[in-house]
Amino acid sequence: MDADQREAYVEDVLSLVESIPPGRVMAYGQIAECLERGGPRQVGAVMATYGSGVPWWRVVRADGTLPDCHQRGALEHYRVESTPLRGAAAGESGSTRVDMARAAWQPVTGTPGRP
DNA sequence: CTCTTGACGCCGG
DNA sequence: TCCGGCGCCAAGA
Repeated sequence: MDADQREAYVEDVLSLVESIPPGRVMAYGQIAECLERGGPRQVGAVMATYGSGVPWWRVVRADGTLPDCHQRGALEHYRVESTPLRGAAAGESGSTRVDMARAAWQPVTGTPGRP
């Protein structure tokens, strides 16, 4: 990958992350799939480097679990944005995680699941 | 040019 | 439901 391509990829990733509305989240693999470029790890690498300027807490793992580094700050944002949670934070049993079934967001498609 | 590493994902126990 | 291992893609040393 040339520097220009990486830069473009980074721009696309950041743009997509910023397009995620409050209360919704997107998985790394989903972002990669939507961009049809690289893979989950590449998205993670981009976020680790340039994620400081975007709502990084709206980006979670496919399972809805939060990356080890983000659990602290993300929870605060989720509480403010009313993001659907599962686990201790939601009064359920288990570790705190995002309810992907309800919080998953897809651009264009809109909101697939969400009664 | 090769080896290691990483904000990941999926399958099996 | 929780834990561990293997696979993927690309960048950095």
